[in-house]
Amino acid sequence: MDKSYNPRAIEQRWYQQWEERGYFAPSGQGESFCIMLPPPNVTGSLHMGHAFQDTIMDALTRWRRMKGDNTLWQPGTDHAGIATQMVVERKLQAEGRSRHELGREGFTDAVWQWKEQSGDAINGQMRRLGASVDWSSHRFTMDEDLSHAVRTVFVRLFDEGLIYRGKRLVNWDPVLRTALSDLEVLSEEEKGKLWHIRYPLANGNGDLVVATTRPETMLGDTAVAVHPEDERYQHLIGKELCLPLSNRIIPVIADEYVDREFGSGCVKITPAHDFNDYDIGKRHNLPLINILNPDASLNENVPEAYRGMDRFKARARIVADLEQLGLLERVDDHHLMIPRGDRSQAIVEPYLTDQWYVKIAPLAEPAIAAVNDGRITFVPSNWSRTYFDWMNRIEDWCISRQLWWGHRIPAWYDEQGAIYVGLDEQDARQRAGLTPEHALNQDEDVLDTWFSSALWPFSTLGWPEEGTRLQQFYPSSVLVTGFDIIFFWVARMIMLGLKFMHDVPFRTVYIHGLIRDGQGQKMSKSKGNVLDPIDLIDGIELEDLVQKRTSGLMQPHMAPMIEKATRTEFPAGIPAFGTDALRFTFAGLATTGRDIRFDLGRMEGNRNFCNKLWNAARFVLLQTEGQRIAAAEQPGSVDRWVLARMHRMVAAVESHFAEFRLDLASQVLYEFIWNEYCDWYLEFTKPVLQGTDEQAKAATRHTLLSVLETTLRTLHPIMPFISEEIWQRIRDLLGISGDSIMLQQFPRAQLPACAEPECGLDQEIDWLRDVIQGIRRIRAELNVAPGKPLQALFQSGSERDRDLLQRYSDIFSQLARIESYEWIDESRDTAQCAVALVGDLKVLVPLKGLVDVEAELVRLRKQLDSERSMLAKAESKLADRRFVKNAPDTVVEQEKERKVTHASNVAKLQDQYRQLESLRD
RNA sequence: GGGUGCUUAGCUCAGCUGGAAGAGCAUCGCCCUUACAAGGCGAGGGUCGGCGGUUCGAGCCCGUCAGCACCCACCA
Repeated sequence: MDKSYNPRAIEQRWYQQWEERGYFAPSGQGESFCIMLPPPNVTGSLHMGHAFQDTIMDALTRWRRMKGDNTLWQPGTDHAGIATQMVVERKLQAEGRSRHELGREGFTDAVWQWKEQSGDAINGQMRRLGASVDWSSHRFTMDEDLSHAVRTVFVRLFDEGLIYRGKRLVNWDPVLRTALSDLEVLSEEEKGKLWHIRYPLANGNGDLVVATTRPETMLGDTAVAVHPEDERYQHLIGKELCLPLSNRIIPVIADEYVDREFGSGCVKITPAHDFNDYDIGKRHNLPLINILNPDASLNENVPEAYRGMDRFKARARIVADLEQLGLLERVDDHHLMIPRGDRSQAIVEPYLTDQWYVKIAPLAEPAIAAVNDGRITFVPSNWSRTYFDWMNRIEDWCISRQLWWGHRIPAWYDEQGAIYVGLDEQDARQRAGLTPEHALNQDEDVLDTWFSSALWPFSTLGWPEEGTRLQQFYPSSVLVTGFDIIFFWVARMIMLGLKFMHDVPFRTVYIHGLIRDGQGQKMSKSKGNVLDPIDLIDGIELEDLVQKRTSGLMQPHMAPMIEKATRTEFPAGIPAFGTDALRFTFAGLATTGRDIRFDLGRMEGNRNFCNKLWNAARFVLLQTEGQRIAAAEQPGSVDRWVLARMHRMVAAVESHFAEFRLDLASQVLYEFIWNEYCDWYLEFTKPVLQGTDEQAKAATRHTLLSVLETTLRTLHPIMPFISEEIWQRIRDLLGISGDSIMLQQFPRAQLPACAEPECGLDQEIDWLRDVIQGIRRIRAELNVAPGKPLQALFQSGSERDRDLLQRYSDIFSQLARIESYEWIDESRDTAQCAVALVGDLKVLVPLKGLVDVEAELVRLRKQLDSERSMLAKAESKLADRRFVKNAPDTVVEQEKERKVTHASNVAKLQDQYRQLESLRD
């Protein structure tokens, strides 16, 4: 074995073998366990968030697979309508072409090509991460069978009246020229102005002042509203105004919606370009005047002077014109929420169009109930509240998009505009009994990407066909995802899963935090702070990293800043850490529900951990290779001790896994492997293995191996590669048959009942460690070289101390570097010694000629202070009658023991101090 | 305007049903001791955001304030 762990040499080899041998596919036996991979968008490559998520899913999947479950981790990718169309359009643009040039078919062909390439990259990344997905069942949301599921759902919902086409205001992205759902619009506060405009009364008797943040929409005004109880305007309700610039006559209406306190208390009403005004317009039967073209330029419904102008150009012009007419009362600075499309960043306009909608209320109700009655649980549970909040206010879902890339809506129109819905044109005709001569044209639009995503838990399993996969793996077990798509995806899967499968799509929704950079910033390409998980695995030179982060930017002027920040943060680039270290780091960071600052320091610590484990394995192999290894009839006490510790660790890991606490599971593993197995047990074995007791040696060798082997299996779900590599090397020694650790059984903890002798073992070993550490501390604090052999004296111990010392004499001597020791009489002068206390036992090191008296006095003084303060604490507690009366007996008892111990320690230390002090001068 | 989460060692974070504050990294000593210098052995470092309350006892429960982060929302 190499002297240090080299992940590069082994990872890909094992993955390839696992995949080739079909280990990832469901075994067909045992209880079903299924995780649906949230299909990544085919737009690009996996980022840290994906890698984090994949680690969690893979750990859970491997764990359940090893427990004997029939395990399916369903992989796939999402066509990501808008996002992908944009990426490909941008690519075309760079080549000086446009999608219109290619035409619809040509363009979608181009997107398919892109999808192949990008999808491959994503799958390659997942392999590098060790993801044990069942590749044979990989799906893409636009595969034919999934598309069929989409059409089937559409038709059925349409037939039930749950999908309808309607003309109403939608969020319109004028750059992409498509409708968006409410979720795809993000509002942010921006600086703007509040224009106060005078609207003259039609009868010439004065005017009304309206305040608006959008003066250009006044061209579409069809009323001005005031509050019905506003005394200032009572007399004007029902009167008419002359709308400036357009010179139309519009009424003054009264509506409760108006806030008297805001602005002038008069609101211009533009039903076709504002969601509130739309509602008011409906209440008052106002006409709708659409003044925008699809690109948000003004259309033929406005005065000629403004036609064809973009809305914001028109705004400037209108404001200027109003000013000239003396109708601009004043302009205030004003902060307002600006809605933007989440992909294009374009300012979204409320726009009157025909779109397809899903009627949500009938679907939402059972979906709320499913979480309410516990058929679905959120982990952590507080996310269910977020879910309820949204579900209770949810509105109909606009599902049509004016794009080319996606599932084309399975609806056809005839020349009269009648709608025919069907799985395909033939089906639509058949359902309506149309003759072949009846001309039909298919709807040009495609469906919202999330429509197909919502079906993912059953469409990937073969629905609408009934089949064993569907039966076995629906509902899936756990959904692992980020909070950012609870609304987009989780809620919709629940609604449609319940609707079409009559059962929830998953039992548990595990919500994880967001991976941020070291400064707590969200990672994004535009900020130039993204890390490619593969770069953490393989490492990357600084120059390459800079190059990667600064190329292909939407805002190239950011490049120098990004470069500088990158050079500061990673002056030496990023070293190769390997997949297991990355996964272990993710697991350790997977605490419930909070965002995660990615810390390279932790990454490094975990790489070191891999190396530690690697070297422990080297040691074990060195001791066992070529030996006959058999289970010992009489394992020694340190063997039994480490086995007990190991079982405790296994039990803890198991329960942490069950509660999705991978952070705690990884911590328990880390501590056992490093702090128990390596730091103590391996050291304990050395004197035995160097000794002559063949039986003890055999027992030790076996324990070394079997503890390592069991630990590797416990570790495997989180660190699949190193565990496999080492396991393969020790498998034969233990006579284990089996081709891979990933097919072995996950360890089952055997916890000793407390009546068994193992319970006393812990105390014995604690004693042993205390004695060794006492001497080590004396060495370190008094600057005695670690390797220098010392003599030790023992004084005033109990029978048990004598017994233990005798039994662990070899270990003690070697680990504490003691060449000889003896028991001395109580009355013996120990002035020339440094002391360590272990219970009643005084461990003494003669320091004549080794160190100066003053240094030891300082050391004693420090110990005394600490012992005294602890004694005082215990005494004061026990002196408090209320404490003794109210606290549970065990707590009071504990306090009494502490008092005794510390009192005894103080006495001993004082005595030692006095003796030593007498040596002064 | 509603809602959620966070505030613990210099940094990144654990801390289970309230019973003497933990890890990794960083820092300071001493060591190349034949598994590992990506290491070993030791050490230092915290009035657990502020205030108030409940309790024999609070990092943990309650109230309140402050700061940070995020989500949702139609005040023109």
